[in-house]
Amino acid sequence: MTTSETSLTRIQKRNRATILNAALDVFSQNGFRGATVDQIAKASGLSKPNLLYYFPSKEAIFTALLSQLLDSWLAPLRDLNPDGEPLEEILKYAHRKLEMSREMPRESRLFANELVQGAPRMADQLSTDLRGLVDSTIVIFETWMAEGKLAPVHPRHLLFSIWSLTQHYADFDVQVRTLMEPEGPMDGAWEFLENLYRKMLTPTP
Amino acid sequence: MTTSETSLTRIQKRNRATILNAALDVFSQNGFRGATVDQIAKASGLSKPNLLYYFPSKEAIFTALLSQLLDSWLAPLRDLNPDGEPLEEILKYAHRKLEMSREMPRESRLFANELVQGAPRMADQLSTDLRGLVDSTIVIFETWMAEGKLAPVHPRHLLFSIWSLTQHYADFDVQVRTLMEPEGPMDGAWEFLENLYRKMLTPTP
DNA sequence: TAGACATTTGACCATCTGGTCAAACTCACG
DNA sequence: CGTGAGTTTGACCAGATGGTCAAATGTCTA
Repeated sequence: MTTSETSLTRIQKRNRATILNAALDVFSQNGFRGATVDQIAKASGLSKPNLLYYFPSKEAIFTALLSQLLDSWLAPLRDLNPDGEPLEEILKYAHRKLEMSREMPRESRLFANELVQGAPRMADQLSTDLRGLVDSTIVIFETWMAEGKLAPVHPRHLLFSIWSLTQHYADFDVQVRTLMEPEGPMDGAWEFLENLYRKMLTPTP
Repeated sequence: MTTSETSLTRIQKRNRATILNAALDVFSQNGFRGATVDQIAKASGLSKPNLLYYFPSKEAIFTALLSQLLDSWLAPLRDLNPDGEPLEEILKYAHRKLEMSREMPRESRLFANELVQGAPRMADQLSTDLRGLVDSTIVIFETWMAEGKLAPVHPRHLLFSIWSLTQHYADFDVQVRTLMEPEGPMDGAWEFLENLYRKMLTPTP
């Protein structure tokens, strides 16, 4: 976050929030380059100069969004409990990620857009914040496997698999929707994933 | 394809191919909106007006690319053999998709870009070509499961899982690369996937 | 090799887009 | 209610971008 939440007027708080919400709509649907300041202004009900009174540039809006959202995006991973029952912890994590695809598809697509294009505005956060969090998660996975509480698999690919299998439903929503009809796009998705991870990760004594 | 391959001069063939290849570079890295005609022109070594002599518009280049590539992109799915050994057929398919992520990452990202943004230029092909192909694949899966040769799982989600688990390595390459270092991004990926699908799909008698 | 046709290009245009600025308006508060 | 700070806006600008066009150049074949 760039500006400290305190020392903002009532109107500033309201408008900054409105703008970021509108920007999430627009950026997640069009990517950074595809979005225009006018679109964001219209979506937030402000004039363009007014919008630029709250954020110095389009890029500033975008990076403010990214860093604001990355935290909440990674929260479920931080909540992984090293002392919990391994398989259940992983299932809980996967389940939460799947729910996030259902309830925060804009956030998912925002990151997807950015990553597909090589993360030109996020490379830093990837190699510091994310990398650190992932590394400590991997340690947990490896401990669980070493203790025989989880079938041994490549821990990093395990993490990738959870991300890809869950975010797929948000990022490729059009495709999923088209191919699932007349079923709802996520009908049966959780049953599928739970079964998958139980079979893959239940240790064989 | 819009223009029939025949009745094109030598130069037309060469230049159209050059342009499409350059366009694949540029579009897959920047998305439709993020790519400029100048970039594509420079990347193909042609002047902008010359480029527009071969394709009437930026959009025409893009859609030509899409329809040209969709076929080869879906080829592995068409090659699924209903009379083969079910689990091996699926593993073969997943393996081929994973190889495509390694060797055709530009194509993968081109489609990813388009899909994340709601497939505004591909919705038709999704609901006709793709939907048809997928529906017939589902029938094969269901037959295999009914015959007890494959553990019963939701067949559409099974297909999604193969797509997401394999294309993830191309689409989110930056992230995967960052998090796999110092290992190569796809080291161990196939072992992981093979184990996953064997455990999930081997029927339990 | 001349003429017909294909290819290439420099100059140009209209529109879009991110961003600026001075002036006008609103609001909180002494 | 007056004043200074905070907020909003219409008008504007420079550069980028998709696309056009007439003229120049190259290629092929009768």
